[in-house]
Amino acid sequence: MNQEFRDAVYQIVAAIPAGTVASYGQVARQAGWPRHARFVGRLMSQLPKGTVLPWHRVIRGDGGLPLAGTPSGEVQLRRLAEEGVAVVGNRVPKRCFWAPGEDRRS
DNA sequence: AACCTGACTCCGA
DNA sequence: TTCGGAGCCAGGT
Repeated sequence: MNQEFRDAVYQIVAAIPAGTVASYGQVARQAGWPRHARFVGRLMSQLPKGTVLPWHRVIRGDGGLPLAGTPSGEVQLRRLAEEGVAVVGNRVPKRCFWAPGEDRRS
């Protein structure tokens, strides 16, 4: 992968305000790579455990937690709740989604 | 080079 | 609203 993409994703993720979340596709698009949602996911999976990035704010497009059922998922859930994100049944209301001036579907 | 896999997304039933 | 299948891009085997 290009360093630019990695850096871009880092920037985007780091720019997600506390109390809000963003989907992989959202991050990918903001990074300038519209169809690279999976790539973002892969990047997240490759993040060092000591990363400073708020990766817990990055979730699926439908608000579901991809790591639900895993230790990391528990941590993610805990951190989100800690930041004020309402997680219901491993699901986050779309209202909590980060909106950098974009809109999904009509 | 071909095939498989994935922290995804969208469309249709 | 929930479930299932196809589409997508890149990397790994």
